[in-house]
Amino acid sequence: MDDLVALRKLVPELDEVVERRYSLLKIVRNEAPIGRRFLAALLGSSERVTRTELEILREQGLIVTSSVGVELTAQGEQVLTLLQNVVREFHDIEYVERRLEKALGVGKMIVVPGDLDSNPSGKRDLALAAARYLKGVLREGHVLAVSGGTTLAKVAECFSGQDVPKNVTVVPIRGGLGEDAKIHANSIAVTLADNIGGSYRQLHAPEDVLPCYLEQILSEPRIREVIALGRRADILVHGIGTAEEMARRRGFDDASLMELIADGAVGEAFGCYFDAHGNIVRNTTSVGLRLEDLERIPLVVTVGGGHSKAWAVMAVLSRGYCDVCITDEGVARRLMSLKEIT
Amino acid sequence: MDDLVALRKLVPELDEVVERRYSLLKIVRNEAPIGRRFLAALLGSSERVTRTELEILREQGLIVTSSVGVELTAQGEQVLTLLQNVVREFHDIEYVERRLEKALGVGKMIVVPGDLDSNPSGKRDLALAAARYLKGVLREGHVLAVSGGTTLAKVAECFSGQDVPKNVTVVPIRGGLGEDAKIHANSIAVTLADNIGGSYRQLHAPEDVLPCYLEQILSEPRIREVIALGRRADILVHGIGTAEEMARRRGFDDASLMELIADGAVGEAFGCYFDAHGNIVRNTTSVGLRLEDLERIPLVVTVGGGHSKAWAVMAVLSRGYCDVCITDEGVARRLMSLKEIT
DNA sequence: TCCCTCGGGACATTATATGACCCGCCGGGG
DNA sequence: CCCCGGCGGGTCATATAATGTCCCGAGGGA
Repeated sequence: MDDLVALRKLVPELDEVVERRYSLLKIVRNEAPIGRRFLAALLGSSERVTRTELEILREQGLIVTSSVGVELTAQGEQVLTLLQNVVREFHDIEYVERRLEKALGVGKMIVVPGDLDSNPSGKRDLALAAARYLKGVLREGHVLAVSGGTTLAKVAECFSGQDVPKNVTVVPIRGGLGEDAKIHANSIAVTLADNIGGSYRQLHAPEDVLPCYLEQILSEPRIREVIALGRRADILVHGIGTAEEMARRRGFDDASLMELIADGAVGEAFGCYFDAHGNIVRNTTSVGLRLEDLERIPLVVTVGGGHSKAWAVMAVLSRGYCDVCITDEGVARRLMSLKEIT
Repeated sequence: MDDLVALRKLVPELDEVVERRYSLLKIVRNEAPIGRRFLAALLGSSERVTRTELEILREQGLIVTSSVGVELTAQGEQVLTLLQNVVREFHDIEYVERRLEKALGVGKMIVVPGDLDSNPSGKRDLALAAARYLKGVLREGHVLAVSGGTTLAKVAECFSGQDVPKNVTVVPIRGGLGEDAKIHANSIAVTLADNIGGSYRQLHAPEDVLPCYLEQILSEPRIREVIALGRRADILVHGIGTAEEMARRRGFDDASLMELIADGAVGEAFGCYFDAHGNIVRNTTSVGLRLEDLERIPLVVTVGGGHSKAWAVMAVLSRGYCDVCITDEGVARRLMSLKEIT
């Protein structure tokens, strides 16, 4: 039993206060400058009580209010960073991590407080955690393979150039998908490589092609080469999606989507749709790394949060290819209950 | 900046809550079983608010209430122990220690949260701190010299037999004084030796004698021997008194007392009365160690708390004989302001 | 046995937090 | 340019929680 535990025993009402103010600060950090009324709506509490909290935090010098709204001070940023440890302890996250590692057979679970679905500001924390972890394992000359998705885009952003080994090559494992170019694996590779001062490759191909063209595309030397490089990556970091979200992004019509869901698809990764047991229920003919390629990669890191992705995470993890899973509390708690862990 | 600092920034109202409940628990520990009304009086707050606090703490399992009053649970004891670290941090005690070490030229300051004058329950904390420190420095075969006083008596009580080097000899440095035999150096030596499984000597003499008899008493072989042993002690731990309190204990009448005070006497130790600069303004012809004997003792530990003793502590410390000073926050804060430290 | 203090219940009263609505200000867009 | 929407901040009635006050039956010690 340590200091914080004793403190919580002495002041039980501390928990909810910390909860409220912590998420408030987190929202302020990510949405700044933000107005009081809007903030209240995001927090799900009334305007007046939000205001009281803001007054307290302003007196403490954690935030400043101006005519444009509320913003964090430098001290507020610092405090917020430190608070993550506190909240981890309040939520018993270490325990959750250890239990899930055992129950899911994953080498390492990293759980970030919060739930991306209920508070999207947490995406930055998740991304920071991923970036911090990756920085710890990257070595000089490594090949780092990356997937696409909003989460990975944020991870790439969060890499700072400090303390990063040189000569890292970042290689995308998928072609383009949908419209938003910023979340393609290609752009992510660029951003990440820039941020760590490494080099990158590009996979100039659509993500999903008609089967008849697949072979032709794969025979293209520059594409083959990039895919081959991805296969012998030292580290692979990939996102995770719910089946529904990814299907929509791929432009499924309602009928196909319903069929997919009916087949039990809950999660998606690498162009494969998984059911809750980790079985592949649908496969796309895609340009890029395949699931079976993961086996050869020494370190596979899965990143994703938001409780709606819990099934997806479980499906992907149960394939057994994932070495490190970085997720949020929303997912972790749901996994706990799915696995009937107390 | 660490976790607790961030937490306090986030929840500023935490300070007073911790303050209230911490001192409540401390009183409960030392006065248990204690009634709600009495407790309220000691805390200086109303009965009703005390009751609310008690209800919260009982729900947390830190205390139990029965028909005899309030008591700590085992968990409550544990939490209370851990809370001392928290309170130390809340009160910035490390900083105070470092500053006072420099300002007073003392090798080591150990400051315990609280003020013995306003809350006597803290005496146990002070004694525990002293006991813990002494246990850390005692070595096999050491001679440990002890003075008298209520504080030292508590220190002796607080020694547990665990992890204590053997063959320690405890020797009193003063004869008997006043009526209450439990706080004589002699009894303290006995208690302490018993608790650490060592041996003890006794100084069978009054503390204060008429000058004409002094030489005769000092020539008594068994007394000379004990005093000689005290002079070559490895460690000396002694208490500290206000001039007024000690004079009263020695039976001064009002006139003599006023004269003493008029001479600037503020503190007492070893039968000497000091003024605020550490000058000796009065000396008693006493049986036992003299001030000048301290110079030869490698480690002199001074123990005393309660803000009324601040002048006394400063006087004794300014003699330069003290290597380690164990005191409470009441003294420390007053010393800070006397020395104009911010 | 009596009596004193214990914890706990009850309730009017007060302090505090909240809801609701207002204002003047500022900046961006028409 | 001006207008308008969102901004922070003030105000005050009201809801909610904390507190003061008094009481009760129980249990332990003289």
